[in-house]
Parts: sequence; C-alpha cells; structure tokens
Amino acid sequence: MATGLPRNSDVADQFELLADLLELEDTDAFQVIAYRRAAGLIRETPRPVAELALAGRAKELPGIGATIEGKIVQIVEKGEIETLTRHRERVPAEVVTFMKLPGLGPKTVRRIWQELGITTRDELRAAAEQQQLRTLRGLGAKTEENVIKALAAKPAGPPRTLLGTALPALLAVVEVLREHPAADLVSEAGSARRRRETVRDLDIIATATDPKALTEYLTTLPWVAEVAARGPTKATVVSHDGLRFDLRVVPPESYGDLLQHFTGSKDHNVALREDAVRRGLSISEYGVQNVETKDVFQTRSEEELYAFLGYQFIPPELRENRGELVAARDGGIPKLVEASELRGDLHTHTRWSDGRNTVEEMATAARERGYAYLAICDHSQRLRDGALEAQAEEIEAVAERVKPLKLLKGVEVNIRPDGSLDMDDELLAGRDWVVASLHSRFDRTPTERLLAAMDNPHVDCIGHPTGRKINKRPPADVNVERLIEAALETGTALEINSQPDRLDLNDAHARAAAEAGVHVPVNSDGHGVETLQFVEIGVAQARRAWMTSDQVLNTRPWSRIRPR
DNA sequence: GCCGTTTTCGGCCCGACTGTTTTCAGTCG
Repeated sequence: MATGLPRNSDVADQFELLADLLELEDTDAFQVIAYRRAAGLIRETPRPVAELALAGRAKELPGIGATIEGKIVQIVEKGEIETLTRHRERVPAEVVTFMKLPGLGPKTVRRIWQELGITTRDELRAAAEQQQLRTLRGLGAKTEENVIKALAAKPAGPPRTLLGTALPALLAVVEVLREHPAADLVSEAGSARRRRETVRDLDIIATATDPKALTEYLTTLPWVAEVAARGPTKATVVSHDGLRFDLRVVPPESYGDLLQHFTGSKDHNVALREDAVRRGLSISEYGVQNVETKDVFQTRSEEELYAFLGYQFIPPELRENRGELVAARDGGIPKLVEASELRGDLHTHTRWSDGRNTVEEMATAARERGYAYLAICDHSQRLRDGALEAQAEEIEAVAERVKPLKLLKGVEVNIRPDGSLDMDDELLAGRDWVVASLHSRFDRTPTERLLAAMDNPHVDCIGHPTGRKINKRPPADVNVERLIEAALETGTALEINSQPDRLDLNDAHARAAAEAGVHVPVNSDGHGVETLQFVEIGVAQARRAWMTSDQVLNTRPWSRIRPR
C-alpha cells in the first residue's frame, strides 16, 4: 500500500517486545498483560490500527485506551514506541530470548541476567555447563540440564498442522472411540473443535463406564506409532504421520465443565471467568462455585453451563474473545452458516488446466454432493490457442448430461504485475463467472493490481485475495479495507478459498467483508473430485467469521447470484 | 494499562505441574 503506514503485525511486535522487557524489569504484571492483550488484538484487527490511531479511533477497540493509542501514533511518527527505545537500551537483546526457553520465565531470567551478569546465549550455556546456575536459590541441577537441552534444540518448534490435515483424522478417532463399549460421551476439543486454521495437539474429551479400558484401547489402535503417556484417565499417542492425540476421560457429572474448559480458547475462558468474578462466581474446569455460599454447579452439558452463566450457547468457532460474550448476553449470537447450506461451488479446476479430473467427473461429483451449480474455472494461461473454445464446447456438452446441475463456464484469470488481466475482455464477456487472482509478484503493488482487476466489469470475484500459503508464504501486503470498499463499489465478490493451506480470506478479513455487506462465496478451488469437500473447512472459517447463510454468496440459487 | 448493571479506584481466571523445597514460587496452558 502506498500510504507507508506500519502494518498491524509490526505494531503488534513492538508491543509484545515492550511487554517482554517490562516483565523482565519487574513492572506491574497487569500492565504487561495489558500490552500483551493489545498486541494480540492489533494483530488480528483487519483494519490498519495505525490509521485508526491517527484518527483517534483506536480507543474504540476493547483493550486499547488513550495510552496505547498514543504509543501507536509514536510508531507512525517516530518509527518506534519511545519507552520501547529506552527499555531496549537497558536490556541486552539476547536476554529477552531467554524467556522463550521452556521453564525459564521472567523472574528466573531476570536473576540470571542481573545476579550472574549473563547477557548472551553462549554465556548462558557455559554457565549451565559449569554448574553456575545452581548458585542461585531455587535453581538446581535439573534446571541446568533443561537449559542445556533447550539451547541445543532447534530454535523453532514444528510448524502447526493444517486443520485440513488434522480434522479428518481427529473426527475419525472420535468415531472409533465412540464405538467402544466402555465409551459414553466422546467429543473433540481444543483448537480443532474451534476449527482454527492450524492446530498443534488434538484433544479428545470423553466419559466412560470403564475409563482405563478406553485409554488402553486408544494406545492399541493400529495407526499408533508411539505412546507418549498412558494412565487410567489420560493417554497421549502419536500417529505415524506425526499427529499427537490427547485423550482425557472425565467424570460424567462435570463433562460439560471440562469440555468447555478444554475447548478454550484461553482468552475466551479468561474473559468468561473475569465476567463471572464480577458476579461472585468462580469458574474452573470442575464447576462453577458461588463464592459466598460455596455452592458448586456442575453439568454434563456445555449448553447448560452457558445458560447457567446467563449466556446464549456460544458455538466453539466463536470462542476467541472477539465480542462473543457480550453478544451472548444480549442474545446476539448469529445463526452461523452450515456446510449443508451450500448450493454450489464457484471455483474449481479440471484437466483443461492443472486439475486431475475431467469436466464430466467434476460435474458428476458436484451433483452427487447435492449442488445446483458448479463453475469450472480453469486457469486463463492454459486456455490459449483455441483451448478456450474447445473447453467451452465440452462444458456445454457435459452440461446437457448432468442436469439439473447447472454447469457454468467460468475462468480464473491471472492478474499481471501491471494490474492488467491476461485474457481479453471479449473472451471474458463470454464466460458465466470470472475469478481474478494474483499468482506471482506478490510484492509488486498487490492492492493496486487487485483494485484494477475489480474495475473490470467482467470480473465477478477475487480469488484467494492475499495469496498466502500457510507455513510457506506470508500474505501479500494487501490493504483489505480498501479491497472491501472497492468490492462494495463494483459489486465484486471476495472469496473464502477453502484450500487447507490458503483459507484466504482469513477469519478476521472475512468477518470484516461480510459485515460491510460484501458478497463472500466459500469456494473449494478444488483440483480434483475429492477436494470439493475442502469447503467444509472453508465453511468453518466462515463460521469463525460470524457469518450467517445470508452472508455466504453460494448458499443462494444461481438465479439470485446472476439474475438474467 | 484497562475498565465499570456493585466501582472513575481498585480490582484484574484458575488449577496442575515442576523443581525445588520441607511449604512454595514460578511456569504453563
């Protein structure tokens, strides 16, 4: 973007570093928490907070007050928060990184730095090896051993697993456990249940007539490569493809409390508990205690738990402390879209470009899914020298055979580095549905190129708007707010691309687009018949974006998308 | 530093685990 304002991620990084430094210097812990919360909030805000702060409107975000807004303005004007500059001068740069080592928190790191004078990772390793750390009260041989091990380990942990990889495996395990005779209630929990785009461990919560039999059963399943933990009520196993499953068998009378606790998110639970404290209630995974009377409320069902606390039921996808508690108090939780409500798919490929199946195979699979329409959107580059006409003929011929499915002649046209499209307008005019996408040179004025594409009256939809590939490529520096404005002006749709490593728009962007009134289809971008089902995690992303079926374009019949 | 159907001041989630201690501080999720 041309404005040159700092990105939200850069602003958030500064507040996070400031929080780390203040924590090391033993500043008031709640101030540190306030900066951390603000950093997280800024990171996931779809609008540029720098712009909001300059307009004096960043304070409208919950958790940002006048002080933090002022510091955001400092970042715009001076490049860095002034207090951050001061603190960075006082604390050696590497000392902050000590806190990232498991087991070392701010208190311990501060003493290692100030009492032993250690300022680099090399010095820390040497001190641990020479048994210097144990001279500090409270540290011993075990701590030294852990520090040496942590410093030797690879700096970054394993990348988070894509939801699209983990979820089918998790749901299959849940099904298998449900069929065991000792099992009663079994549910997925954790971030997978909230359908976050990536997950680390896969959590399962269950009740059972014979807990030990159920945990034992998990450890003996054929796909288990390693049993990391095994006990009467808890087991952890790792599959051959590296997925880590954690099963907890809990007492039936507090199943609802525990499922809620282990579904999270942490931020949601903290906010829920803070809210409860103000009303004289104390929530834990074991129940809700009335602080005065000491009465404890326990329940088998999450629905009853939220109802007891005075909330509407909150679907797991919304439990991120993004306003769902306030909404649930006022009955404002929307009825979220369901995958079964999709009537078609507006972005798929065939062998005419890089797909694996024929037009007929894709159309048949779409009809079997119960769709009313399917747009074949092969890449424009592969439809040259007469291929476009030949493909259109094939689509028309297949369309006759797959009725009542409406087979649409679509195209995914490439946006060139200069913002022009690589297919002529008269050819685009002959297509039923035109998706325009960036596929290269993401660094070259991506916002301007997308805006130029949207100005073309033949373009119906922008494909995977930011171009990110999770774990591989960051999103292009697209100003999504401007994209949303232009989408409204031109009537262009912005898709949620359901490929597991794209999920683009992401949840925050999709929420902003849908709230603004932009048409947002959930598309598979399927390159084979088996990948049409990617829309299930695309719909999960739409649910995380608070979207109702009215806000998802392809829940409508084709006649209401393109009336003719 | 933020926030308010008890508060504009005085609060700010809760419990388990670890390593180090003989009762607990720090860390983690």
